[in-house]
Amino acid sequence: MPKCIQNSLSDQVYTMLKDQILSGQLKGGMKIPEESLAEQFGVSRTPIREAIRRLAEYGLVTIKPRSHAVVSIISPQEADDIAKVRVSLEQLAIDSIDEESYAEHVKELSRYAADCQYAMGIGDRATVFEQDSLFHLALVKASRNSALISICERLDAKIQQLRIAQNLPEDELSYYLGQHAQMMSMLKNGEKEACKHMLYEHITHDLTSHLDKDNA
Amino acid sequence: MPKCIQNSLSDQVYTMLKDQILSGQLKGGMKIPEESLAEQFGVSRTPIREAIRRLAEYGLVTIKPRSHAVVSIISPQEADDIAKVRVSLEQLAIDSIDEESYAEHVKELSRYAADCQYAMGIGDRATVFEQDSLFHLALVKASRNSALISICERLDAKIQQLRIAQNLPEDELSYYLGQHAQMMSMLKNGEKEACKHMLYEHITHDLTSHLDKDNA
DNA sequence: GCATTGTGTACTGTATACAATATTGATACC
DNA sequence: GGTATCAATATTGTATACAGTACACAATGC
Repeated sequence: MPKCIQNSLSDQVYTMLKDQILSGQLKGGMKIPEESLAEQFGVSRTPIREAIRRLAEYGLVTIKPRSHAVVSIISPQEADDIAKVRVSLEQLAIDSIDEESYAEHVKELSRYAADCQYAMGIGDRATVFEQDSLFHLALVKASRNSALISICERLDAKIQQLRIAQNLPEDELSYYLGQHAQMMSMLKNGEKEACKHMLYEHITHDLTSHLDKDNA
Repeated sequence: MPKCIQNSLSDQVYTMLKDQILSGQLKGGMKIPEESLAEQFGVSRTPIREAIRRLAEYGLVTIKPRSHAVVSIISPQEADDIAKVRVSLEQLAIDSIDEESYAEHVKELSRYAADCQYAMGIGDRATVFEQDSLFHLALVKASRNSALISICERLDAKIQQLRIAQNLPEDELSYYLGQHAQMMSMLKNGEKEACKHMLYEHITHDLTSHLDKDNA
């Protein structure tokens, strides 16, 4: 059972549903009727509705008005689109980081990168993806741009869903993780432009293509 | 009374509340208790709650758990942050536009720009802001990047709220509107980089500073 | 066989009721 | 006079009930 920091039932249900979607337990296209979820969680339909609606704002579920909600399906086109946006946003983050604090941030990033590598070593993909998300979010947070951070956190949910659906081959994922170290070293040396270009390769390679027809 | 395309009460209330906030009728910091809104709109609290929660996802209202919701206040720092993100996203849009369709898109853009100028002429600021939003959204839509479009539409709500709060002096607003024509001409001539740079000036100048202490 | 209509079911959308918590104002105390 | 305490009130959070709509599937006609 996942951790639930907040105490309203709405929040708890939201967190649990999100986890179920991002872990692949609830797959793209699956119906999620309010009543059966209410039974499953042992609460009334009200907090379920609020959770579903919040998930819909994040694009994780799609609500068909007066009918039912389903877990969203990500098209290959959408994956490409998200990759392009992510490159822009994270490049902005790199540009925004105060040069004096490069070392400090690299230190934090390296922790996440190490956790990624470790999880990769023991074949724990879920943790790889989780720590990779934290790596990228840490990069974004280093910008101290609140609007940027909030957009990237929102986008991250969609990216995690995409990750689960695409099922990247092991060798590619491994190659991809190696780029973390390269980017960090560039950042530490103040090679901002090189780092931004590597980020472009990194994200484009990771998120584009490799997507099943219907996220099943 | 604003137009309400969708038919659920939730959607109608959402649209009306959003309009009231973006028109400045509901100012930053004002409490919005569910029950009084329910009376005002003649519906139960349920659709009101859903509308408020949606507005919270867009950052237009802030929910204090178990207490009340208030119309969000935008800090000058937040305005700067939003401006930076907007520049990145719209520059990506420009980069994504298919070069063969420049002329076609410029044609659409010029309509919005003209409406802006006309509204400015008769001193109708609300319409100026509305049409300016449509101008920028049209630019974004020309990219055909669905993720980009959805993020920019979301951000637009916040930008409109910012516009109302900042109360830009007339001469600056006028100067700002003039840049639309310049950008369009650059785009038509395929001067992408120049256009992107002008966009940077345009947005930075428009959204930064000029903000009252507490959006009152 | 295929399209079309009708009926029943499942599910959502909204209203209402109640429980739980934050806020406000008054009162007592230092 | 200022601060702390407590009760009354206002407001949210959740459960439940009911109305209305969409969908699936059977029945009918061609």
